[in-house]
Amino acid sequence: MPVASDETRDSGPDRISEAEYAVMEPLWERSPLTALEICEVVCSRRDWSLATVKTLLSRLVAKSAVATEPDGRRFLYTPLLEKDEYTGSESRRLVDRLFGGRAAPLFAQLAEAEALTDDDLAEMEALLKELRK
Amino acid sequence: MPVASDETRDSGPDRISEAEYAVMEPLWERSPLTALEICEVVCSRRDWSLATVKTLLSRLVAKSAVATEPDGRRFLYTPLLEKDEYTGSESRRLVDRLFGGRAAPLFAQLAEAEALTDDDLAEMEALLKELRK
DNA sequence: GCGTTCAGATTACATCTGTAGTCATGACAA
DNA sequence: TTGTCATGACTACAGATGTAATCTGAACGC
Repeated sequence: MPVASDETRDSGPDRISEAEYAVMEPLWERSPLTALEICEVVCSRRDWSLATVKTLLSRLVAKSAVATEPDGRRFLYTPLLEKDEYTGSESRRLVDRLFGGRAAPLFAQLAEAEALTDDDLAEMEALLKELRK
Repeated sequence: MPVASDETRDSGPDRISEAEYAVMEPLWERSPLTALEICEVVCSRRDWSLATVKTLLSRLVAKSAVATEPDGRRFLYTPLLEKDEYTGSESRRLVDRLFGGRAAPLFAQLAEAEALTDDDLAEMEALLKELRK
């Protein structure tokens, strides 16, 4: 049960994959959770078996994205990677990769795709006002 | 020298990977281009060999993301997938996956990460005004 | 005609991902 | 004490991806 985090090379935090992200979600909602509890949330959604969740959890532990704490003969899992950290870095990656680091074109893109709701517009307007101050 | 594009099944547009994207970029700048011309742009940047570019090109052809046109004994490559199509769908994927489809939290996120330049703010403000009309 | 060359086609191969199955071990019931 | 069961650890395996090297055939120089 030692996990003694990683080794070898720590060049840049490991990215977490889409399947792994699905496992993080319930943990961000509430933690700690057992593997079974996580499965209860995601297994139906994604039609996964418990084994799959366990594999993903151990990969996440290997990547130091979640921590384990023994609880009797099982583990309780807690996220180490914060949700904001993740969404933030993924968002920045996208903006950098696709829009040369500029957020405005992304916004234009979403607008064109009609992916902006009225609520979005209102919120963003408020946010802009705030930032402009 | 036939490549006779496609194949078998066209269920849902294949995603293009990050390396493949790097090959699309020069094509979106200017097209058609030969494999060598593309390599001249990307090989130094990413420290790739020409062979790598060729592999990526054939995968892109297989995915119907680029078209080929014979030019003597070589090919000229032209993008079939438009840049906007790509950036648009990737942006929407991100927003859906990470922010439940809402764009506002994405911008809040970027703002918090100080990933918004003054220019971005100005442009977005203008765009908002436009959309609000 | 014949070898050299350059292009695409084919093959290679290690990792990463998605998705599990099996193994081993400790806790618990009888 | 022994068989059962729940759990994490280990193993599996196909497909995608990154990154090439090699094969093959046509074009070009002589």
